[in-house]
Amino acid sequence: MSTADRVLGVLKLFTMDRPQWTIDEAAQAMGLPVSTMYRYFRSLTGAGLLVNFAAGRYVVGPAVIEMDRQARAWDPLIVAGRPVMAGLAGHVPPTAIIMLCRIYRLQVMCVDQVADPARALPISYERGRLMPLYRGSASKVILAHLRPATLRSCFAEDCAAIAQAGLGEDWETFKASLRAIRKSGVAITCGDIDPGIMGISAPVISPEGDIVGSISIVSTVDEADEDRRATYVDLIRGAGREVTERLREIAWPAVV
Amino acid sequence: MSTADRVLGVLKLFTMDRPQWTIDEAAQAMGLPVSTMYRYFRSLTGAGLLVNFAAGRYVVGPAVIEMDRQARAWDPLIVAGRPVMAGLAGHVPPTAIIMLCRIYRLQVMCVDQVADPARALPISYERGRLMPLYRGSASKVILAHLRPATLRSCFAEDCAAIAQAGLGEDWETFKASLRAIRKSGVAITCGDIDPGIMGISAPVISPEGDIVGSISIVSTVDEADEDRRATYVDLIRGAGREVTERLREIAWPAVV
DNA sequence: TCTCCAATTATCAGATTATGGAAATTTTTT
DNA sequence: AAAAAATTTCCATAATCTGATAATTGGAGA
Repeated sequence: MSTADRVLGVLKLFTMDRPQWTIDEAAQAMGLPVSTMYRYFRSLTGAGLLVNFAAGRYVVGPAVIEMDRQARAWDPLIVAGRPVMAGLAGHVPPTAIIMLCRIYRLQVMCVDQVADPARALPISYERGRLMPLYRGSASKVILAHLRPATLRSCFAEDCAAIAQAGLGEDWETFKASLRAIRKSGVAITCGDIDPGIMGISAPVISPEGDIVGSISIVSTVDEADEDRRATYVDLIRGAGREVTERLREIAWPAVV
Repeated sequence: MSTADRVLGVLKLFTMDRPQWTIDEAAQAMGLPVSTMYRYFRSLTGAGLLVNFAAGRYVVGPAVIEMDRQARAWDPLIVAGRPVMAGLAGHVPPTAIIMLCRIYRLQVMCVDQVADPARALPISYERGRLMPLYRGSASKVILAHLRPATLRSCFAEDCAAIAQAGLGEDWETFKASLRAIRKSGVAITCGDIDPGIMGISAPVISPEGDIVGSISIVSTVDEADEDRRATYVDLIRGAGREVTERLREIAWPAVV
C-alpha cells in the first residue's frame, strides 16, 4: 500500500455513521503516528476534500460538492439517464420517484433521482447511498445481468444473504430466479428497502455489453394495482432500453 | 509538493470545461511520466474518485457522489441551513429559489438550494458552482463581512474586478459600499449573474464571529415590486440570523 | 496582560519507497 | 495475423516519506 493509497484511505474513515474526525482519532484508527496524520490532513484539506469546521473537527469539504456537480453534469450514465427520467416523471403519479442506480464494487449506488420534493414518498434510498446487490429491485435487476463468473463468486461469498433475499437456497434456484428476471426484462420487489414501497427496475447495459446500472420507478404497493403495475413495467422496460441506447452515443464523444 | 499533493492535484484537472481525461493527457498536463500517472490513476480509481468509463477515458467516480451525500447530511452549514431554507420556501412564490452559499478560498460556492424543480426559475448558479467574491448578492454580502486585512489584500489583488462590480473605484468608496451592506444587513443585486434575476442575501456568521456563508432569495426583478422586496429583505435577514444561531448549536456537538 | 495548556507545525537522520526510463505484456486495431 | 497502442512490470537510483521529538502557535483562564 502506497502513500497515496493511505492518504486516500483517510477519506474512507468519513462515513454516515461517523462523519467527523479529529486528527488524533484518525491517526489512532489507521494506526499511524499523529505527525504523519497531520501531514495527510494538510494535503486533504489543501485539496478541499476535508475542512476543519471547528476546533480540530474535520468533515468532508467543498471540493466534494464541486466534483459532485461534475458528476451530475458529465457522468455518462447520469447524462444518458436524465432525459429519460424526466420523460418518465410525466407518466407516473407525483408521489412516485424515478431512480437511476449504478453498480459500484459489487454494490449498487443511487446516482440520480427525479421526484417532486413536496409530494414524493419519503424513501431512505437517497442519492449516494450504497445497497447490497441482493436488496431492492434496482439491485436485483443488476445482479441478474452480471457475468456468470461474477455470479458464482457472489453466491459462494454471500449465499446466506442471497437466501434471505428470497433469491434461492441453492445455486440452481438462484440461477433460475435470475434467469426469470432477465427473461421478463424487469425486477419487481415490494418492501425490500422501505415497508409498503415497491420498486420496478430495468437494466442499463454498456456498449460493451456489461451491466452498468438500472432505472426504476418507486411507488407505494397500495397505489399500484394490477393495471398500473403493468403500465409501469412497460414504461420502465422502455426506459432501460432508451438509457442503454443513449449511453452508446455518449460513451465515445468526440471530446477535445 | 508531496506525492499526496500531486495525486490530489490530478483531481483538479477534472473541471466543467474538461471533464474527462486520459492518462496520457493527464501526464502531459502535469509534466509527469506516464508510468507515474498510471500509478496515480490506479490509486484514485481504487478510491472510487475516478472511473474509467470507456476506453481509457476517466471521469469523476461514485465515491464523489457518496461523499456528497455525507456533505448534505452532516456539513454544519448545510445542516443548519436546511430547516431555515424549508421555512423560507413557504413564504416565497414557487418560481423563487432559496440558496445557501459558503466561502471557499476567497470564492463563493452554492452548497444547497431549495426550489420546485418544475416551476422554479432556471438559473445558472447551481449547487457546486464557484462564484467570484464580487459577483452576486450571495458573494457581496460575504465580502462585506470579511476581515479588514482580507479585504485589503482583495482590493490590492482585484481592484479592477471590484470596480467593474460597482463596488467602488478606490479603497474608500469600496469600504463605504461594504459598510452600507453591513449596516443594512443584506446585499441586493439585479442581473449580476443571470439577466433579469435578482438576489437578496444575508450573512451567516460562525460561532467564532467569522463570516462563513450567506442565505439568499432569488427571484425575477419583475416579480419583486417595492412591497414584496421589503418583505424579502425582512425574511432573509431573519433567516441569516437563524442559520447563524443554529450553527452555534451544531458546531460543537457531543459526537462519539 | 500574563501564564499555561493543548493543538499544530517544524526538524532531521535514516530508510522506505516513489520515481521514471525502458522493456515486457496485454489489448485493440488494421 | 500482424501491427499498433495501451498498460503493466521492472529495477537502480535518489528523492521524499516517516516518525520521534522539539519548537511554535493560539486560546482559555487567572
